[in-house]
Amino acid sequence: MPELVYDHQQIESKWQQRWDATPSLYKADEDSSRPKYYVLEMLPYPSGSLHIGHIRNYAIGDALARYKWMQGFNVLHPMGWDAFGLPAENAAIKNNRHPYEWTHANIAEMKRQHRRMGFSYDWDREVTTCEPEYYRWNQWFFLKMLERGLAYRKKALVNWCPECATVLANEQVIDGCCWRHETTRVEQKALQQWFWKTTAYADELLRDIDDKLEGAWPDRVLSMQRNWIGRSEGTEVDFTLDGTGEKIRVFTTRVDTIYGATCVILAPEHPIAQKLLDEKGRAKAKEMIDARKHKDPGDILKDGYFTGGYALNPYSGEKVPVWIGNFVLMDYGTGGIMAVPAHDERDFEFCTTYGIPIRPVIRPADGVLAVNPTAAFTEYGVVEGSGEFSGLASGEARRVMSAFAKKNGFGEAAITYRIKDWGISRQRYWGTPIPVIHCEACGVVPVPLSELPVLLPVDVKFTGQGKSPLAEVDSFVNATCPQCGKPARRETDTMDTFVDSSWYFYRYCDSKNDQAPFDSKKIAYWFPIDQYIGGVEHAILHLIYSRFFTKVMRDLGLISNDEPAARLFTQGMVIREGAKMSKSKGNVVSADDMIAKFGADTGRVFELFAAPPEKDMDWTDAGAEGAYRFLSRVFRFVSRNADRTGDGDPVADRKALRKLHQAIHRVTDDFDSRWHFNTSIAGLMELLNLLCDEESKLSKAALDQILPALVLMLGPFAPFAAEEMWELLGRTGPVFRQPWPKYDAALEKEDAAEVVLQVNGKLRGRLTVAFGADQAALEKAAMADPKVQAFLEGKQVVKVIVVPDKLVNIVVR
RNA sequence: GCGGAUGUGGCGGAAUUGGCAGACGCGCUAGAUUCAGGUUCUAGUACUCGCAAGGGUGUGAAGGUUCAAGUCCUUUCAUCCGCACCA
Repeated sequence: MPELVYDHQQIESKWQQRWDATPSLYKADEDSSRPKYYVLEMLPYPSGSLHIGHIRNYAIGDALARYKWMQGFNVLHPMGWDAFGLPAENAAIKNNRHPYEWTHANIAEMKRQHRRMGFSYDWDREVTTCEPEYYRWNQWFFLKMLERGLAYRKKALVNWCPECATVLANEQVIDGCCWRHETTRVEQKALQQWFWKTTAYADELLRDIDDKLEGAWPDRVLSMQRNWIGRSEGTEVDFTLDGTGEKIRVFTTRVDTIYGATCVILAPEHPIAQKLLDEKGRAKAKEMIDARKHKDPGDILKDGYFTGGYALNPYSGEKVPVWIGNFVLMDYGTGGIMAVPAHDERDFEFCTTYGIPIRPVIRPADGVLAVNPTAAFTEYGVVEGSGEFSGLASGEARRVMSAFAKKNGFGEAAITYRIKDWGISRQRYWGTPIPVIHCEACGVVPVPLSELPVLLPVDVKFTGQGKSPLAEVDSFVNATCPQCGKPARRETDTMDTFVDSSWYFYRYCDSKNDQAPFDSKKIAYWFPIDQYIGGVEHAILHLIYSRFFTKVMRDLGLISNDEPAARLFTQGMVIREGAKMSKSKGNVVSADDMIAKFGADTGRVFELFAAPPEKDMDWTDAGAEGAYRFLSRVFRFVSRNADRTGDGDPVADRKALRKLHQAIHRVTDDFDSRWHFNTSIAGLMELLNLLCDEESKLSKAALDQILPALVLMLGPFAPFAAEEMWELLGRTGPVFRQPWPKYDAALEKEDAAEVVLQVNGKLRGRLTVAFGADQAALEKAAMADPKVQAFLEGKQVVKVIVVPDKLVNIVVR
């Protein structure tokens, strides 16, 4: 056969058309007896077109899915949309189109781009999280949570993004700014909001990081989650307000230092502080609160104000002043602390500023009790000057003193978490309506299950600001109370779109179900997700929410897995010209441009070849050209040798087959363990280089083994080219349905061992010997080597180390 | 400050178990093909001394363990990411 030119456009459009004609090509099957493999990539909001930064995520997942298919797994690789909201909504408003319509147009466009990239999705399982059925089940979950006390409504200080004109969850505030608007400072507002009790699962969420996820999820993500949950063990203690007898509860992790407490400091918002403060004090408190809203946290200096009140230490009976301090947070612990300047750095700084006494009560285990005028002693030691507790070690004292507080009714051991309940209310159009009705007589009444789903009204005016657009739609707001039948008002808050993404991957297993969110039997088969792949930016948003949701669904009896994903992989970003791709930097390479210029296969191969997948990679056009050259060389080699006949040189055959089996070994290992596809592809390049070198000397028999295996190994990385070459070889059937080639340990082994000769650890020569050569013989041969001899001259041999088949090191003096 | 990483040629990276540092690719140099450019092919390419043969140095830095260290240990520096007045 004459050599063919690698025409990527012609090849890719030909196979895309064929695959489009058979949409069920990649269908997964719940009844299969084969082992299952559920691989899923996190998908971006369908708000614009794909660029090559997104593509890398899918290229990794798709290579894995194709490999698993070829290894005989029953693979579920669904295609869908995890969630969408703001971008689609904003774009829809800007383009004056209904968000449904807008989003579906985007989905169609992005689906087309995914098809052009040749991704192997199970297209039938598409889930669109704004479809009525999806709303139904979101609302169904909400009502279940309400029943169980996991959903509640309260007036709370919440994060408010003025740009979005909506509330944000704590997880969605990044560096004091909105996760969508990186330069817009988040404000605090007091509003009636719906919450889900993530704190009820705080302990399990933390425990399962160690028990179930350690080693299977990236350390980075786990440590971010641990940090976020922020468990700390300590003691809550009631100080008594002098005069009124009111209790001021404080939380401390160092109750052993309580005899050193020289004042109590409350958050400026604290109700008791507000009561105690005079007018000037309240103005001061307001100033502190405002500063926290508007300034960068790093710029705020310690600030305090004496409330005029005093409180009694329940252990010592000592009367200490009550202050407010801007570094005490109302929403962590109890909103108040005891200040022990001798043993806490922040308290030290505060108390030295305001001339509050410093009294040490902990001495180092091997030292003496002393006042240090320059710093706090924050380590553990021995308790002193603390009445009956003096002499105890810090750790012991914490236990004994907590128990003492409990016995005497003024406190107890307590665990505090940094994580807060998930505020799910959003004052925007785009999201699942919260299914409750507010009735003047009956209060908050859930919408009956039979009336679900509550759908978004269609006739909405999008002003893009102010309160929820739903509140302006009378036909939506006016409702009838399900309990008393009187006119009532429908809830106009919608759910955070992260609710959608918390369980979309369950819905994929049963996307057409209209009786339940999903069939539990199907979940039992597919779950947990074997491999979840996505960007690290979801480490504490999506990945905590979906873990929480999984645990709730388990406790509702719907599923039996404790965690959504057995393994998580976070891929690196695609960098171009030293920066993350973004429209504002103008360094974006769109998927369509890449496909047109280099082809999808080249793009995929280069994105996998340029760096290991967990690392950031640099996109350069020159690098992509290298990948194109490689594919083009393979293609030409296969085409001109597809129907070669005749004998060859057995030595060349042997060399080529050895390289082939080494390559199979390497690629297989990379898929099974490290996912270092860059070295897999390097292995295939080495194989091709050797084949080109030996081309004229290869026999038909050898090529018959090598060419199909080479094409099959390219399948996961460059599916279009592989399919075309498979056809050139006269084979039929999709490449990803062929069995993955197996390597032969005997064939991949070198004929002889190359033994490295060293003198004092430095390379001085090499020897080629048969495998398993006798150690003494090796030593003798090494000594006899002329190059080695030159370095032995005039020296005394002290020692000889022989590593069989590998190395001889002669130590001389 | 706390937590997590990373540091290897001009560049991206390789070296999976302590055993030949720099695989593979980009770039660059020279040559062949070509009217020319591009493509393709061949050879070379860590630094350094040397005409060469050959030698010396080299994985952020400094120590250490070892016959042998990019890999293990100690200290340290730099960069990136996350959290941050969390009591």
